[in-house]
Amino acid sequence: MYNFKEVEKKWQKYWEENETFKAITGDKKEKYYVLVEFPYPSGSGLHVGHVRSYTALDAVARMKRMAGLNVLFPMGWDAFGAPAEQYAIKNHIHPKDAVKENIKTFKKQIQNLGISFDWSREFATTDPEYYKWTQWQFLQFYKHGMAYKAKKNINWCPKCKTGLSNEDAAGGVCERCGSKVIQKEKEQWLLRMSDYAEDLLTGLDDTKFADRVKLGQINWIGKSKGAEVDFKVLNETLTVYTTRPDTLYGVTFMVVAPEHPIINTLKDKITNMEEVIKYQEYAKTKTEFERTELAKEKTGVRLEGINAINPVTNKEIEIWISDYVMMGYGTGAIMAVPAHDERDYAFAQKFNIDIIPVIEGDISNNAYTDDGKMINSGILNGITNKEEAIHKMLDYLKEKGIGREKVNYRLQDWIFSRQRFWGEPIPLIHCEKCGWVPVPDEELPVKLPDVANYEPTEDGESPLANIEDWVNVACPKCGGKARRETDTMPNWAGSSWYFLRYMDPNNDKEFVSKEALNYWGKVDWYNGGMEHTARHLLYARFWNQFLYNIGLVPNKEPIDVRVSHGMILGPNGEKMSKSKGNVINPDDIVNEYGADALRTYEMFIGDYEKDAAWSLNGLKGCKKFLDRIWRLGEHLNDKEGYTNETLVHQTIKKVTNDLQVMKYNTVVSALMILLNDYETYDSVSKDDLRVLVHLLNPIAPHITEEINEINKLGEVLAKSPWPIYDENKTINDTFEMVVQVNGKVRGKIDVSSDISKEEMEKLALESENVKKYTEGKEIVKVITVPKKLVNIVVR
RNA sequence: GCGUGUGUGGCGAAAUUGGUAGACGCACUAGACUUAGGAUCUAGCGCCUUACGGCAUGGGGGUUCAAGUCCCUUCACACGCACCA
Repeated sequence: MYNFKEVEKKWQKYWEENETFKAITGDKKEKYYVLVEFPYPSGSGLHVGHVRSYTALDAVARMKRMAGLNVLFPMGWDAFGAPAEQYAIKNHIHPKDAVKENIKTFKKQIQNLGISFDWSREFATTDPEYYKWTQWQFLQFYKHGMAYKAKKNINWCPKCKTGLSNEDAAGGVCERCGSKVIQKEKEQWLLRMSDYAEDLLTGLDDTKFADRVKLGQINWIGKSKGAEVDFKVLNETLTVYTTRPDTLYGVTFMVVAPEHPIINTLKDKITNMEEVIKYQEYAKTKTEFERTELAKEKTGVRLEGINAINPVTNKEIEIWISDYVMMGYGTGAIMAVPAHDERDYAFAQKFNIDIIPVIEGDISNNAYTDDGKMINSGILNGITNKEEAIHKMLDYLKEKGIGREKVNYRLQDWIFSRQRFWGEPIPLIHCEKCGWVPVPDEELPVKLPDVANYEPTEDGESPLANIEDWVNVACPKCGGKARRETDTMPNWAGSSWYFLRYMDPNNDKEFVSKEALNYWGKVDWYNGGMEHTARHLLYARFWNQFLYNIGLVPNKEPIDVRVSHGMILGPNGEKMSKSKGNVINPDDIVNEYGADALRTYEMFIGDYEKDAAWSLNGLKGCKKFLDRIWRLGEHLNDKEGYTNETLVHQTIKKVTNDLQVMKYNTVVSALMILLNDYETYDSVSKDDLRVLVHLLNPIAPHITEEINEINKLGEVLAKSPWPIYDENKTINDTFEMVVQVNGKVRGKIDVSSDISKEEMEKLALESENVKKYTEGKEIVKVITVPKKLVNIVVR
């Protein structure tokens, strides 16, 4: 028996020393760029879920290389972010040291799996040589007017005095100390991503993303077509956004967001300002959680002393403020149609406001939202078609100059500031005279200082704000007194362009050379988790589209195919977590069963895109399969050619095709079928064994290389060509013809593959068992499917 | 609530255009070899039935010579978004 530990070490060393998987920029071979999301090197080490996607894409990369392509398959580290910072605060070390340790562990673990990454291109987003270019690109955004500062609400823990992500504020409670989270307004940098909403939508047509991925993007962008309608409020105009201008006659009140500027504009006319301000305060202390989860009960305050005019009925209607209207979407104001909108209905019910139906239907339970005949609607009365009613109303509004068609997107500008230490410093300097001034290119990167304290300040500024000799600088423009921006970039920044940097990772003159960009082009195949298909992918596409628009990259869309893998769940079918105690450590498996067994099992576990529960018995089965292949080398004969040529060609075909459509589980099963066949002979030829180890090599690279070597089958597999099948040789000489009577199987007959239709029918009708069912019956018709079956229909 | 996806043996799962449902693996059962075996090999293994045969792809209905696959309807679960006007 073989020693898998020695074998795996041996080949990992061989690959490293020979730079077997090094991608050459500019090589004459056709390029192929395979990318798997780089991990966040957390302290808990590699997860068996990583093993699944890395192995899957490794199999593709190895196969494509053998098929003669120049494959770029890189790996790096997404290492900025809160967990590393928290860890550093707790243990009083610098986050960069914590990150260094974790990367070392991760890298060792990945190398122990034999993944064919080109390690010469490795980098971390936290390397100053890398984040120099992240900062440089941020400045491109800034210089093109795509970055701006604005006040935004953030989740705020009053006790920890720190901003929290939505995840850390889940349930409306600070994850660290458990106190209630409130909303706090802070100046933040934003990128104008909403300008790109339409391009991000239409750009999807130039990609081959999986449908579910495209849908995730489309939903996140959230395009809706509707209209803006102007309402008069005294001398002011209050504009609303609506998708249903056809219901304008049913508008009985308006609602504006608590932060809506009209409140301030008309504060002298509003007679109950005290109450209004109280409500504004109340809305501010409400957390995201309360605004959504506990949203059943409507709250609000009427703006007393002012009314709006319904522009089609000319009737005076009330204006309310309520937090069910959000400032961030549309115009921050709505026209309320309580008869045909559930939220408006609930609000009108609670505050006793008129409800006027304009579409025929029963509104007695909540609100009637289906289609129907227009009533109480002046010019629209009698129309039964929604589209027609909307068009007619729009024409009317346009003619009067009080409304217009309007497209809205849910996608908002990207809040790009974090009040954190462990992120790329935003490379801007605020000068008392000159305002915001970019750090000159030659002074990049703006490095993070080496200090020992990472606690945020009392008022929630980044820990960097406390470091006086870092913050205080001379203005690059006038030389006067100035201060650095102390906010850092979000974790998403570094991961928005890392796939470009892999093309040219050591370039200190440019973020990537033109030559490398033109040679490697798009990522051909990008794999990642389902949780990243909305935001990360959108940020990366936005970033790249911007670079394209300013002429820095050759493709508007950076990624051709995007797929996402299912999770590996614990043996109990639940998500793996320390608290549940169902975590499987890949190191333990590699030590006890070997990397090849782990890889083969994770490919065999089931549909790649679906979640799958871990099973130790399943793993053992795969280990057994590998052991059997090893033993096959002890039963070699001197013959040439394939013992079962048809099956070999069928298997080459299946493995080649299935590997490229991510059907890894059937790749493994096809190879098991081939092995089962081999084992029915006393011995097999070298050709037989050679083709099997070639086909299995992408999934189990170590053992196959070793078998190849010790049985002297040929050159190193990684450098030898992928097997080619002959379609003609995949066809069996005979097939099992199924004979059915009225659709039920009544017999099976082995026949030659070139049998004629007539002969098939004749054989079927003569078969003894069939006669039992056809005797005394009238044969209505006979259906013959070549190479498959004959179905006799009797009455 | 909206969107998407998934329901097939004891378990993980297979199944071109509708054409033998359950490939392959696990578990299990019996046997062989063995001092022993969590090793290996042989055979069996959807459910009901002694058998002939019948019934089976979440439930109900339909189209068809033929449905896991197509159509209608209904239920359950998972994930994503969520007061988006």
